[in-house]
Amino acid sequence: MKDFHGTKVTLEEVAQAAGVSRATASRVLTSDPRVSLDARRAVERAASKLGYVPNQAGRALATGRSDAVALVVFEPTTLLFGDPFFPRLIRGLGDVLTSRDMQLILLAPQTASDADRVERYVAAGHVDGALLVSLPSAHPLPARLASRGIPVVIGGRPTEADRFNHVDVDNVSGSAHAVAHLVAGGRRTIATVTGRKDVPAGQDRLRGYQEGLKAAGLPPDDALIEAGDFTRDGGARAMRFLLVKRPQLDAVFVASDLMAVGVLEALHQAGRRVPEDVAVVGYDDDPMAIGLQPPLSSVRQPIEEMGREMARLLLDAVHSPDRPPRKVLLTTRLEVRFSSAPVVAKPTGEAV
Amino acid sequence: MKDFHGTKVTLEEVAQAAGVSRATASRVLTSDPRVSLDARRAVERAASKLGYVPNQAGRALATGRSDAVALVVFEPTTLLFGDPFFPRLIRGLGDVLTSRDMQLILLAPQTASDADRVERYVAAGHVDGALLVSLPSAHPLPARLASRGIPVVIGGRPTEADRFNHVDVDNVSGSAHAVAHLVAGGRRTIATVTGRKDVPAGQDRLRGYQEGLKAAGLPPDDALIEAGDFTRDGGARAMRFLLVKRPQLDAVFVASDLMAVGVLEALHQAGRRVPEDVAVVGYDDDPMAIGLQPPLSSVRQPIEEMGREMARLLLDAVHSPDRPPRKVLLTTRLEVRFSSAPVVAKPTGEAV
DNA sequence: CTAGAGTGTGGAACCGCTCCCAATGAAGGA
DNA sequence: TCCTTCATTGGGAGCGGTTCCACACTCTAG
Repeated sequence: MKDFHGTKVTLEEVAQAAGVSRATASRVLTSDPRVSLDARRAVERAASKLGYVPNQAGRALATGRSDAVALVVFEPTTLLFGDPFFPRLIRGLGDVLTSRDMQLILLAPQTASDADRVERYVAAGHVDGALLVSLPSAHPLPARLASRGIPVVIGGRPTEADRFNHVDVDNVSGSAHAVAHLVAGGRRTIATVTGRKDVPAGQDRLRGYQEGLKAAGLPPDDALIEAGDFTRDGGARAMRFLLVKRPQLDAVFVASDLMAVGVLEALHQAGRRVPEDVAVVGYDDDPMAIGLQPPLSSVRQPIEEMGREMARLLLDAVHSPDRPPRKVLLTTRLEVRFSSAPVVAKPTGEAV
Repeated sequence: MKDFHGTKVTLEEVAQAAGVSRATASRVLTSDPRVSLDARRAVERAASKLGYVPNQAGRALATGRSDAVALVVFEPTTLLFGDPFFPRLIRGLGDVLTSRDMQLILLAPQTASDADRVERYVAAGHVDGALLVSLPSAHPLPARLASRGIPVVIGGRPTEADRFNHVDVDNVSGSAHAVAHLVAGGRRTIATVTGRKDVPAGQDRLRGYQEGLKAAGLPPDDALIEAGDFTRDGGARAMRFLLVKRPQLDAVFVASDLMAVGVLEALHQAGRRVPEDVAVVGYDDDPMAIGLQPPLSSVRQPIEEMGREMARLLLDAVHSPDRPPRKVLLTTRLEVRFSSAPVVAKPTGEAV
């Protein structure tokens, strides 16, 4: 229908076509109220007829803003695309960002030089601020960005918790609750497959597990702790180790649902029934958790809410740069399903 | 160590610190050879001391380029992050793009208004060109972008194949080969779980299946065709339908590995042994195909290569906009594993 | 010794947009 | 009727780079 014949049309041309000055045309397009109805209509008509789209570079140069924020994910690409955490997070971010007409730009630095590139990218003004997730402990990036005056919000618990805006899920209490639930179901030898130890969420979930045991008066046992890496295969591998080290275990708390899939497979292969022999609780409440065999109990994190909160915090920081850093802590909820059903007293009377 | 005290440093300041003009400083930073060694060194020192990063908006405005390209994925976010296709594609794109210092920007329009937003985003000069994948048939976006003179490369087969640069995998012959392989293994009642019918890849794989049957002289049977949607659950559902409609089937060609996972589950639940009772061939050769029970035969697409080729085509188009559209067709390879092992003549002599 | 050909360099003109500021004219009040 | 006030407008100065162009200078060759 319309053909813009490949030429970039500028504000000047729109103004000319509408018979007004460039300044007035600009006002119309930035929704400045001080424009007469006539002028407004003329400009709008001209703009749509010419297929005008404001040039980003020009606008950014004049305003000093880019109307975009970066989501910087420190994960190998394969994990990024495997982990259901990210679509949920992005949905939450999107809720807030699109309502303010802001673009989300995804950056996934894989190497140290990539991380430098991210710093330059952000410092070059491509974006107005950065959202950082899966940040390894003590990574220099947040401080670097902050020293350049770039607003930053961290998802998860940063190393220096008070220096930066951050939104975290209460991983410790979420995990402790999961353990308490297993204890309440009659389990006594509770193992855990942890996440990566270099990620705060992994550390916190382990701590919650330990606190849960302690609260229940159960003895700690390092052989019941096996490190996973947030992958399905890693979960299966960890479970196999646990079964070798502590064959008598009767429950496992797994630090992510993806790993829990591997755990269930490993248990199945080892001939253990879930939940009769071993109860399993996962973490994340991935949609697939319901579809697993048996349906997986899981700690539900408010990830969409986390995204929304991160976006809000960042937009606030962009808007008023001198506000001191804020911290938001979100609570989890345990979704109880069949994989952690309580032990039943056996008919034969062989009590536990 | 270094603290840039939150102020943006400009080229002017670098030039001043180095005792040269802005022009000379700019030459150094754009690797223009016509600069004396002294000046070059002075500018480089000043730049690194001040932590200078060129402002993107200023540069883009002056050069008319942004040194970034968009990857536009027409998929629901959940699929985008579930499908292992994308990390591989992105790796391939990255190979070429990072070597030319170009940024990749991921856009995943979910709605029609998102698609309009993508058009504006690209037209605003955020990027120098666009890579389009999973494009629904007859989507107006490529033509819209082309009419604005924006270089475009399509991954997969576009509706009007000759108007646009595109890189495609030969889905038809790949699928036909898979069927030929099943026939060679002694299978005679070969069903298929298709992909989404509105995606060219889905259409082509179905066509390849049909051609494969025809080439083998097997009769077509619509009841052996069941639509999936490229998800695991969709695959399981489709398989269940097929088992009801044609219980005697002895092979299934599945248009993606993710669906094949569901297919294997459904077969297992129905008590069919793979490959003894039913042979299965998937598509994509997802890394997990090897780990499945049994290891899954699969048509391997050269996805990384597709990404590289797409990036090359786009960069060429950015560089020389008047070149006529080109087409690249990549070939597949069948990875034969245990899930499609041939039927063996039974010891009892009950020949086929 | 001088014209001609290179080198490096700085001044200044853009790139497209926003926004300050001054100017205009109409409306309202004294 | 004249002066303020207010709404609307256009001129023009940037924003931070790149690059054209002219200039100064050095170095050869005639």
